Amino acid sequence: MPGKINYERMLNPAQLSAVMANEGPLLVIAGAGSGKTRTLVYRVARLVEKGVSPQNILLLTFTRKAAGEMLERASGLADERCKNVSGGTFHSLAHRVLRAHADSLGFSREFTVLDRSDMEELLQSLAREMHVERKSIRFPNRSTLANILSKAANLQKDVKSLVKSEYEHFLEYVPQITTLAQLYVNYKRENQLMDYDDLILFLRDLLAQSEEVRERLSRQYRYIMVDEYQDTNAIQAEIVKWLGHTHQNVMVVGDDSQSIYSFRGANYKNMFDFPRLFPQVKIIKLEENYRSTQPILNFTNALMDQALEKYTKCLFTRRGDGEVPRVVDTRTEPEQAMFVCRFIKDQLQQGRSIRDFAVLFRAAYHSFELELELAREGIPFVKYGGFKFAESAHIKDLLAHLRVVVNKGDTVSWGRILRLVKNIGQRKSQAIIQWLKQEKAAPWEVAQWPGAAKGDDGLKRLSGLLGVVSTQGLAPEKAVKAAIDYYEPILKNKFDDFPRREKDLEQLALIASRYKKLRPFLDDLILEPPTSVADIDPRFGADRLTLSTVHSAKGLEWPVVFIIWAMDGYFPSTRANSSVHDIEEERRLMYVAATRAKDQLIICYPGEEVPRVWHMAREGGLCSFIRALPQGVTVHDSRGYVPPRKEAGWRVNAEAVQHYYKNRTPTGLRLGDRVRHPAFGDGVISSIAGGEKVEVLFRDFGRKLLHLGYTSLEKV
DNA sequence: CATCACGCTGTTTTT
DNA sequence: CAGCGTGATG
Repeated sequence: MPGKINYERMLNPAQLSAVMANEGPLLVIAGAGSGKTRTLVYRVARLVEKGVSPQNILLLTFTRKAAGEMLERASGLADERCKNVSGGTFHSLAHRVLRAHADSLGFSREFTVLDRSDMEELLQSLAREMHVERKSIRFPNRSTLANILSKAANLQKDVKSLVKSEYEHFLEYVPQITTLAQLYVNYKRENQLMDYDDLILFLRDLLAQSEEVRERLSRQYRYIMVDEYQDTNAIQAEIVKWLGHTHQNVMVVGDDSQSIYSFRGANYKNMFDFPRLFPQVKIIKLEENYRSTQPILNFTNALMDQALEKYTKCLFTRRGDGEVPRVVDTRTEPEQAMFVCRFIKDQLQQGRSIRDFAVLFRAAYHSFELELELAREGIPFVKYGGFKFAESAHIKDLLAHLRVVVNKGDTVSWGRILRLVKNIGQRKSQAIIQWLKQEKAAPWEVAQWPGAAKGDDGLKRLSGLLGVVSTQGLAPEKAVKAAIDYYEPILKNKFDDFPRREKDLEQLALIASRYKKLRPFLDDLILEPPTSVADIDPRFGADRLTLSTVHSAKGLEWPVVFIIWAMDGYFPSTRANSSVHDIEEERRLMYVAATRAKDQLIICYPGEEVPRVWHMAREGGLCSFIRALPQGVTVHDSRGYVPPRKEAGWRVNAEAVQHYYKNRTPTGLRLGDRVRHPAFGDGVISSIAGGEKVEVLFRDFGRKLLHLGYTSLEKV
């Protein structure tokens, strides 16, 4: 039985006042590593200790993982009941509320949640129906369309003004995009679909218009805490306002210099608007850093000194001396990968644990080269961020079969599974969907579609599966397994790397086994997707190096942090479509990354690397703030860690791309060359495209398109 | 009509 | 690396 907590001993005065001030609004401005989580944890513990029922506490965080960890810690301090605190993301809260109240917005409670790729797919098919005429440039592709509509929704702007301010090069398509946006909204309403943005928007609308819902939530959540408040947008702020409007017991915690979500409408200025929403607010600043050594803080302080918008915080620590951060120009990307590997191996030999390290980067693909090198060197790693398990094509394919059973109006999933049936493409799938709707047919009756060709049993097989899945009481695990049986032959036909994908399907069955019902399983995969294999299979967590995007590394810390800063960063305004020539945000990104380090910080960048596609980046923003070296770092080259370079041109760079453009690769491979690949074995080069892609006909694996991976091809 | 091969293009980050 | 459009093929 945990004893009474000694708050005075465990917290500094600022933290203590945040923990003890339990009635009324509270804004905590907390620098990196200043014990923000600690403060939240102690506050939860204290509320529970004081007798507040855990169900009356709401903890909004950015990821479910963060919420879970906090509640776990709070339970350790006070008691087990802390685990019953409601925690989660804005989206999961919205989802929970809307499942209960969507009808008062004219929606069915059985609505389906669209994830990002569903949204894009829908937009694309609507755009196709519009037959947009091609003008001087191409119509934006589906992911750009989704970006535009999503950001317009989050900023509550109309399409026109958003495109004007951030996508100027698409100005000529404004009428078409506006029409598309309207079609999209209508379609979602007709088919009971909501995307991520709708969840937030509708929750806001619901709170704004329904006194009853407002009262109910306000009564249920008597104490509200919001983490990472600098990453919320205006709509989310409004939600917070409504949730707290009767009792005012709202505590928000954030750090303006860690705001890195402007792409979804977040603005750190929201933090300073908080006092306007809650005039009686008490403001507390946490400036003492408990994480990093002073040399690391000297660097991060100097970094933020360059910022145009000056902030008031300045972090200090009592962790006096330590190693000065290093900045290393590794010249090229492969050398960078070698440098990181050798450096880590070196330190492992000196007795450090592999778990002490993390490598951080801006975009998921920036670590590809490193991943190859790690694999060659036999260093195990887990990667967070970027590519999502639940969004890979084979997982989406499989889940779509279950989704149509849960919501037979989910036309996006219908289209997906129908097109997987042999001899059914765009045209027929749409016809079948029409027919299903008209006849009000049950999912498994799809085989009765009159247009089916005789002797073609594809639809029959599909309807067989849907019948099985629809069986009352079928557990998610069994449903997934039935779907795997059905889908396996399709998988083998569709993908040439099916062994890997087959394993993913097994993982999916493993996840499914944790659920009793189909719908929560499917909803969770969209709203709380596993972020890496480590989440699915606990064996993966231990004794591995962490690779992570900066965004996914928020709130975490490691003794040794590498930052690999690619040269294709934000470029200056010379380019019309540069929607984010926001060096300021890139600087904050670097700040977030650097403040993850406890003892040692190593920043590397491939100084000679010319960006492959965006040739202008080099002179631009990119490493301008690395180049204008802030005080308090030492500059190295990678000597001692990287073997002498191979001959010039062994690796793609801009000149090489131009020079070798069509007929051979920069590694000197030509059409018809016999090659050996470490994983796929022997093969022959069957085509070379764009100077960057190589197609190989492998003896054992058939045709494969290799991109980055082709540098590991060996001529034989 | 569906499917395949080919060449071209491209900011990214998450719920 | 993946998606898209295109033109040829089944």
